[in-house]
Amino acid sequence: MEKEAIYLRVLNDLKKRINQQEFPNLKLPDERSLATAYDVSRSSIKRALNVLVQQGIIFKKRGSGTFVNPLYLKNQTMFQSMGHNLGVSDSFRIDGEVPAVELISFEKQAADEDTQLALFLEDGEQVYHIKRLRQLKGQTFMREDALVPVKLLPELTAADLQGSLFQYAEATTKKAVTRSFLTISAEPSTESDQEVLALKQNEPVGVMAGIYFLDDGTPFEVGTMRIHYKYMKYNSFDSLDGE
Amino acid sequence: MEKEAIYLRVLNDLKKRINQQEFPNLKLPDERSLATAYDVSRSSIKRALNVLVQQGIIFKKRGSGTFVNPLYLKNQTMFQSMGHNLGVSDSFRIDGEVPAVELISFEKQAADEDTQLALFLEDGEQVYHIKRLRQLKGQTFMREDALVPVKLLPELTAADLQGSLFQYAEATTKKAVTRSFLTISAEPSTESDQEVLALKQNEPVGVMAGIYFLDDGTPFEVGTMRIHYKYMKYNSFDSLDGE
DNA sequence: GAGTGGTCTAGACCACGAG
DNA sequence: TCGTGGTCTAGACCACTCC
Repeated sequence: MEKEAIYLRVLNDLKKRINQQEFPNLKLPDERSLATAYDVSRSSIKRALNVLVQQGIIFKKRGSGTFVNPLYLKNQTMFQSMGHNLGVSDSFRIDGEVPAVELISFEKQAADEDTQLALFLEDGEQVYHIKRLRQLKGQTFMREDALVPVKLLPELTAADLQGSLFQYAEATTKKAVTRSFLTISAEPSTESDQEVLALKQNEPVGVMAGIYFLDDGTPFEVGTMRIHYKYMKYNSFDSLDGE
Repeated sequence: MEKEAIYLRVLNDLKKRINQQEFPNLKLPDERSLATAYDVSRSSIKRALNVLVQQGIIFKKRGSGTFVNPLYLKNQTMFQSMGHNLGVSDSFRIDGEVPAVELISFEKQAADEDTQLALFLEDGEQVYHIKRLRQLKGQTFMREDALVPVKLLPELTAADLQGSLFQYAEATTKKAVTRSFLTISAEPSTESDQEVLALKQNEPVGVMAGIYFLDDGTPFEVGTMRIHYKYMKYNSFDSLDGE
């Protein structure tokens, strides 16, 4: 077991102190003082601070100092859901209700060339092809089509697909799904979209296509979700630092 | 003038080499070799590599090495706007062509309650209400509706709105717009959407609504963009690291 | 000029993966 | 065991802001 990194200890402590409004004038001590106070190197302080900058919680001004983002303290709810667009059961929860799952099909097949490339597979390796629907209050709001390498989850059964695939993977492989690369777009609904998602002809679907990675970088799933447009809400927090 | 940082030089060179497919097996040299080859410290190499990881272009596996994300080479256009969803002129560039701007209306008004909240304004403060269209090759692909505090840009004129508002702000205030909080969704097109964006009745619009911030955390703009669905491509790279 | 953050270095030791 | 990336240190010098 890897012990907690120093910069994470500093990070969490600083976050706690910020939340407790321990810096009433919104100015943090300078980096060298923090290094002395925590008895760590300035580099470790910088690393912790940079994560907080990345999360929009603080900002730095060269020559002046480091400051808490006033927006963070005044409107923390806005920051809570950010950076958490991973996983249907979390993102599409409504009133605390977790979406129901309907398994449409589940089969092993050989990975085609594109899939091999995307999932880092060798010739002849197999993937699960999983088609599912997600429902809230009896209404289907998402069609999901996913490909997952068989070798990552050799014991996967249809029953496991009634719940969260990511949670199953985390329990089984001891590695979390922590990264995703998604392309989000919109399209007119097809006839079959209209039927399954109860859409009118002029109503669109949101499309989220992408790849999900385990925390060690292993590609875990490529998939596409076609989503009833009323349920398609994607929140993003962008930052252009360090570019 | 600040000279280009070493890690940026390494970063750009590595990106170029990746784009030129100089690593056919998708594996990069190890960090220590790169440090020797570039004649810089390993820390600088790590910094450059970490930016590429953040951008989803490469991923690292401890004990194994550093690898190019196969998706990146397969579909680079997908990655172009990543981490760059700030600013229309950058995100919606096509073939290097910068979108043209058409100013529809531009007026000062009192901020209503929601706007005050979003932009952190006091009672009675004024905002610019700006409506613009964006065009590529003569075709309008976006309707933009924005609110900006007057006090941030007291000298703003209609002429300035023919170009990038963000660039104007950066030149005027000496602060860059580096952060955004966006909600992305899709809707059926309205009749006026169909007219302005040349959409058929069943074709949708993408909607991107959000707040933009200066790098010191000041809210700069709240706005909504209604986008022709074929131009709506939002790429996101999510990471739950260090949380 | 003093204070503060930004960049960079050289090297040490740790943790993980593969053979 | 070896190669690889991860973390951390101590210190140097630079660039910007403010007095």
